[in-house]
Amino acid sequence: MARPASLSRDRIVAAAEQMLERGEGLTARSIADELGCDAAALYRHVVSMDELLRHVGDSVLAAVDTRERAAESWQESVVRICRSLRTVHLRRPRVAALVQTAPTRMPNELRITEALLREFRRAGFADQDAADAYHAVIELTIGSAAIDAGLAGLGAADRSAEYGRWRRAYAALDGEVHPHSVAVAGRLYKGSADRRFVLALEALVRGLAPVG
Amino acid sequence: MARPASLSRDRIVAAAEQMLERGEGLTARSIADELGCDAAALYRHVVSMDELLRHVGDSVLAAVDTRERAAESWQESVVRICRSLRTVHLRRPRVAALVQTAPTRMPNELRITEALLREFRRAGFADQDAADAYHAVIELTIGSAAIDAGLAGLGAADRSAEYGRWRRAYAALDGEVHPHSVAVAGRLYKGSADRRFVLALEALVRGLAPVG
DNA sequence: GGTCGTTTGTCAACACTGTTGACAAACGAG
DNA sequence: CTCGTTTGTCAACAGTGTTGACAAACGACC
Repeated sequence: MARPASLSRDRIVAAAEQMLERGEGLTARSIADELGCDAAALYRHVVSMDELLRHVGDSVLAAVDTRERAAESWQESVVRICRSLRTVHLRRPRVAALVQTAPTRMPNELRITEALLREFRRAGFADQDAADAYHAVIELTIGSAAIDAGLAGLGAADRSAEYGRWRRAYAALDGEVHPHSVAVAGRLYKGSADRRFVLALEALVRGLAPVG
Repeated sequence: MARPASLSRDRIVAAAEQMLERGEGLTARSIADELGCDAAALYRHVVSMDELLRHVGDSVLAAVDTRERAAESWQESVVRICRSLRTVHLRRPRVAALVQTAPTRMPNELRITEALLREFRRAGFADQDAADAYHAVIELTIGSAAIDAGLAGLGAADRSAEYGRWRRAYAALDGEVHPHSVAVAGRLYKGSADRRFVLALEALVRGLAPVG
């Protein structure tokens, strides 16, 4: 018994997600502009910007495929899921800060947690070991995403140019003070960030083997 | 041949560091208040807030001890250095976002990079493997710090209370949909964040062994 | 010693965040 | 048709970082 709403939380979240996909920054006013309304109108459907971003974040996580694959080993499954998780994380630099902080316990995040725990238990990890393994891979995944998010705005060319700049900076150090850095400089930040992440994750998974 | 400065970049950085130690937030105006001057005055000695925070960050990194220890294995050294790095990272939640993004290549950061590369090469890693191992442990360390930074403001009691809340939330899930999460719920976020980090880092280091 | 010129700090403002209270328009219920 | 609730708008507030105009302070120079 009132004026019908032209906005809704879902519409707001959908608009924000589209903007995220286009690489635009998410602010209360920019989202409102996108929707053709005032920024204050958002607060009729969302309690705060944080809550809105949490919903957007979880919405993005929908793209992570967690279905069981019989053909995969548990190691392969963990790597695949975390790799996918990292990729979608990079699409939301603004949202990442929130999801990093604490578990949102929203549907898609819960689904991913469930899938990772499933793989570890399938591998034969005891309960505490499975929980610790889960934390370990999540921390690495979040860390890799956080570091890479700094270059999120750049294209592939600019990105590798930036890596090259860093490499040269290390190579130009004083060899007396930083001999190892100079020696290895040419190998730092080599290849894609995804490649480095997969190498790290594979090493971690190797070290996590349930039999000890 | 001009008016002598009562401020300097070092004085500003030192003041900011003290505020960080006291757990206060770092903003241009709060730092200026601490120094008894106007916020705009800072910009006579610092090009931007980001640059200032980078200096503060590196200043905090001075606490990380990277001296070689003959009695330690390379694994122990890597764990010790990264653990220390993570600890100081947690003292600067505001600064962390910057240091995560890209290597600042400031003195203390370079010193830590050199020490980690030294350990990997001492262990017999080939150059590319040492570089990749370095990236791996850094990503995990940053990730753990980023996640933990969300609770940086809380004391030990509040922190474990928060962990308990999360555990109970997982335990209360629908067992049909999230059987593994429910089963392991009591083991999630168990113990200190430092304990979980050390477990993860040890597993990673185990998986990184140079002989493959 | 007085003037000049450079440097330094202050003041006020700008653009940009998230957020809220007052108000009016729009609509369903009676 | 009126009443009342809901919804969106407007203007504002308290915060960010940052900048341009100004005046005060001091060293250099004649």
